[in-house]
Amino acid sequence: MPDLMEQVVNLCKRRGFVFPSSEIYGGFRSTYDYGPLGVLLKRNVMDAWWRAMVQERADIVGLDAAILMAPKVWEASGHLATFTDPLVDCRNCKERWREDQIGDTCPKCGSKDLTESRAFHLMFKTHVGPVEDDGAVAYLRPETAQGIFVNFANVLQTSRKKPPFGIAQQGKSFRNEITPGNFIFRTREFEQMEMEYFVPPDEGEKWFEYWKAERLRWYIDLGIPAASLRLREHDPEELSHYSTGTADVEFAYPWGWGELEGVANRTDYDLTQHATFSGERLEYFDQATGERYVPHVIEPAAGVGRSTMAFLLAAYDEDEVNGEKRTVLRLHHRLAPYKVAVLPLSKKDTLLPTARDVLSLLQPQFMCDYDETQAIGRRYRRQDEIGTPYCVTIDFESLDDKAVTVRDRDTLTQDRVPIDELVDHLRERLSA
RNA sequence: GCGGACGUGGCUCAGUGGUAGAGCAUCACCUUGCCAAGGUGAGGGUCGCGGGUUCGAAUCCCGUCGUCCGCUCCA
Repeated sequence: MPDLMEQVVNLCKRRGFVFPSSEIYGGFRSTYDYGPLGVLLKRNVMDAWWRAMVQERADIVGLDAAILMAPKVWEASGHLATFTDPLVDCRNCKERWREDQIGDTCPKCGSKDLTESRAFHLMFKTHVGPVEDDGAVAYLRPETAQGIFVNFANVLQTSRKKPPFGIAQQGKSFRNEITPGNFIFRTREFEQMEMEYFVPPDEGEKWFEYWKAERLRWYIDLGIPAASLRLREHDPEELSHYSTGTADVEFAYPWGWGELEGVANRTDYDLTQHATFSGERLEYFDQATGERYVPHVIEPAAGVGRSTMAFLLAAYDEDEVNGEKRTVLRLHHRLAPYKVAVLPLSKKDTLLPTARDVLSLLQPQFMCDYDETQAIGRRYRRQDEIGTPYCVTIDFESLDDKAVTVRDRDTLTQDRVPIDELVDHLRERLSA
């Protein structure tokens, strides 16, 4: 197969999955827009995550916090310090310091073997209100997680959950990445799916192991081959400022292994910081044992764009049917933008009313496409290319036998199905 | 951020100083009627953007934006 990345990027543009942003103005670096098919795919990815995280579990609840937050949040979280200052790393003890505070000597070990100072401005800064003074500075959140931590007490009280329990959230985050690139893999505006799982302090390791396995399995369940996935533990020196242990779920992208999501042991760092900075008590009181504690946190944090791209790359396939090349997106049924395409065999007037009736029958149940142009084989190809699992064809016999042909994207089999059994038939096959 | 390459219709590309082409794609009609690329016709580009040189620029020069590759960096 020629360059897979090129093929997929090309397909994204050609069929309306992903467009470069602001394209008529020459584009804007690191930003992409999701087209008619892309928005369906992306939502399906997010819905599948929400389903696994929230719907199918009793121990996790959802949240949708604001992107703009009190600036104090970022002081407490440590992002302001580590994301915006001139930093130097000590090559000897691996500690990171603000250059303007320490001069040329590492306070911890006394070494002068420091890296060059680098200015980090990874948070987007903006101003709230019409006057641009320091008092009105705000930041676009660089992760959705802090919205969860600051709502810990609210959710604990209103949901009546007790550890171990989790809060899940999806939404946009913003980072002034030094080097964005690889299509939608690393962008400055990106969508996250994060869940903070609050556990008793002595159960951190146990749940860390649990979530690593759980998250890896999620990608496999949605059709990514296990051989294209791996878990990679971070080395101590590459850990984030909040983490004592992190493992990445990585995917074999065409350019090499790349992170899909990180599972991090954030310990009690965030809740403790917010408790200190806000003066609020962010603890859990266990009635059974009479113990009061600050829960530890295990965080699986996934990127929507990069996982959407991984699903596309893993699904892309080319094969031959009767000597002709066929491009197929073998997307998991749950992820496919359209579940069903309704195709009258002929555009001859007699078939169209029935075809539209069938479409109306299916639309409330499934995301459907409809196409009455050109040869039927050509229309199958078009649906294959965007991953539609089933094509429903209305032919001249349909008028007599009140049945249609259901064509399967992967097996290429065709089944005759009575129209009044069609919804159940498709529902069953799509959930299989 | 540094070095290199590139930027012509939706896609792939040709055109290298004289006022834009092809194939595929799209749309209409015909044909076909269960696995695409038969027929006829149509729409679509001030050649990324801005400036300069020139009688004249897609073609030369400068700037800028964007893309790709390498280095660096990075959830």
